[in-house]
Amino acid sequence: MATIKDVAKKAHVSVATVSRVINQKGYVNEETKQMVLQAIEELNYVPNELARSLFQKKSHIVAVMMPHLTSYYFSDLLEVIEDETINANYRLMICNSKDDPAKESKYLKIFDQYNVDGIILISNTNRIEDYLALNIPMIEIDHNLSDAIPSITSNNFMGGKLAAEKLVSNGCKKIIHFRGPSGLVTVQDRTTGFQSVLKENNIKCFTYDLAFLSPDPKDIENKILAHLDADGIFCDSDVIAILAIQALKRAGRKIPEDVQVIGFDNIQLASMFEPKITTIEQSTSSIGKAALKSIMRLINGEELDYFHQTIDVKLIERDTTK
Amino acid sequence: MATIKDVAKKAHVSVATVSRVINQKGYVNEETKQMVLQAIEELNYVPNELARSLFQKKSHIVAVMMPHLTSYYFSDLLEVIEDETINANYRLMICNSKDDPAKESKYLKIFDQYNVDGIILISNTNRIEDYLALNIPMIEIDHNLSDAIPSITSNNFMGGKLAAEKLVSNGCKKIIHFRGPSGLVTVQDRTTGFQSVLKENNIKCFTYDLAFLSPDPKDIENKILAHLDADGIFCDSDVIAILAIQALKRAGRKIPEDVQVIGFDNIQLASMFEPKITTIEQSTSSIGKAALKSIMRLINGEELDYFHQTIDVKLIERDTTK
DNA sequence: TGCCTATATGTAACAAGTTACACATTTTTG
DNA sequence: CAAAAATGTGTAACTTGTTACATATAGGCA
Repeated sequence: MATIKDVAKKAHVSVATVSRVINQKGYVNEETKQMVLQAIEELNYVPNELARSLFQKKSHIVAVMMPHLTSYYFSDLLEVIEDETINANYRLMICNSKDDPAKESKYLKIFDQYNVDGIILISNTNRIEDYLALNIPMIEIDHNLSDAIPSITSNNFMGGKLAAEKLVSNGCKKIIHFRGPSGLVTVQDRTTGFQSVLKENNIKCFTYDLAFLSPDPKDIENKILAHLDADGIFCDSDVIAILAIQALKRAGRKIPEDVQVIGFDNIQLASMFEPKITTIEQSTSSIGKAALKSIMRLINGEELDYFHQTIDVKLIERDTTK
Repeated sequence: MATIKDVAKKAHVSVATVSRVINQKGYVNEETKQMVLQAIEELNYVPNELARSLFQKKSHIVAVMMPHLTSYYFSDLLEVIEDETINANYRLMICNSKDDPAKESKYLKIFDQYNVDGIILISNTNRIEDYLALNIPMIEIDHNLSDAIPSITSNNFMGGKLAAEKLVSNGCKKIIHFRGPSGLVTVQDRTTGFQSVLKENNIKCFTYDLAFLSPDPKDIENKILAHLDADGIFCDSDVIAILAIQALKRAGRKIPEDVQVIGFDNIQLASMFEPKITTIEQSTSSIGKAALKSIMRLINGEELDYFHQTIDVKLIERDTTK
């Protein structure tokens, strides 16, 4: 593989001049520049990023830490983050913690070793000090583990509120809320927003916690059978909504006549499934773009517009509500 | 951040000795070793991987090129690949081509710049020479773009055959095959396997091509209405199967009494959906593990057991077949 | 005893870039 | 027209680690 020396020799100049041409820095005569560019072309030269990074103490690598990759919400988000990262001329190192602290700390070491320039953190770790100790620009998505780390989240409070308002205005009197793990701020915020409206209207609600990754269908079915007269169900994910709808059908409940269902996320399947699911849309695209914009500002030492940024959600009305 | 020099100074030895301790190479006195280890501990020293990589011309990075990240099959696969990569003590750089040649060649340059050690390629590019020119160990998954690149694929022929045998032995006489894009070898192999059994049994089959990423529900519905008397449907993905089943329900066809459906992939949803979908399971876990094993052998200059490796598939019987 | 080998450690070159600084030439300015 | 500023280019130090080679000592063996 050709190095900068080979290019220098071929163009009859010094490596410094080649470097100046590549980085468009300092003075270079137009003719010299053309000769260098031609040598680069002929040798098929690509500057070695490792050497560059070593000197500059910048790797041009952004790392994203995710709890898993196989749910729609996360893979959608990952796709946006990857795209925005490459557009910003950075590379993406992907880290799947699988909620395993050992794997997560293995990655923390790697961040150090590679001079990772920025970290996008989606994690519920209880070792947030380890992250802070790295002293690497960082932003969180969907969490708020430290006041020292800027964050981006959907407006989950608003999501819960929108769902409740819809169910209430459609006449629901007895409601079930299948929510995610109550340890997550996102889930807490949704619950608060949802409850705020229900309380105002004096409506009874049964709340149950479920895992996001693989919610237990049997569990959902049992809860539904336990409250067969419920007329409104709010689910913290579209996958949960799909499971709930199927349990309701088996129990002979008509949707949306007998019972109305609202999901969360607006995954592709929500509109493919029959009946098409009314849901609260989280804009993974906006979240991902905001994340990259913020991390790039931090990397470049600029100020952020918002320390804790909130992305609006939207109620998408389909066939599971009246 | 501490460097090897800081450690050397603190332990009153030379950098060479520190390096020997870190890499467990060459002779080091036990006492000296302990002093060095203590200095490392106290300084919280982590060797800079960029400097290391630069010298060794090895980055310890594996890149995976995928056409997209948001379908279950790919995100499952990615999760396995990520896990196996980190277990092999490598890091994963993720590359989402989005079937965009421009983005793909941007990544090719990056592979060069970072001295990427190995590439796991899932792509239908028509510029395979560009990959070969990189001279980086490579393996393909689900494709066979060059005889020079070892590959790993599910036994798609077997998958098609198993599906056909099931439908035929269950008495189907008029069959629809909703397959993926016919340009993919995986799709071709499935079709060949499927047809081989149908021909033997003299059974009529209508074959339609669909996109994998977002198959058009309207299109599927129209084809189903055009052959309302079909009694067997083979779908090249579970998502297609879900769409087909819903169209069939709307058309008043009973499953599996009137018509039987077989999907492909065995995504999580296939067993959550109602009716639970009979499907051909691809083991993303086996594929991912085989991919990492192969690429590691190539990186280490070892021989492969199989140049083109085939992973068995399995028929999972559920409620959409008799 | 003398030579060979194993053990132990340091010096300096090297990987492939970037850039401070020196120096030369040309252009601008007062 | 002299001084200052702008332009153009090269040398060498620097980023952080690895390792070939030099050197030194101790123990084993003929």
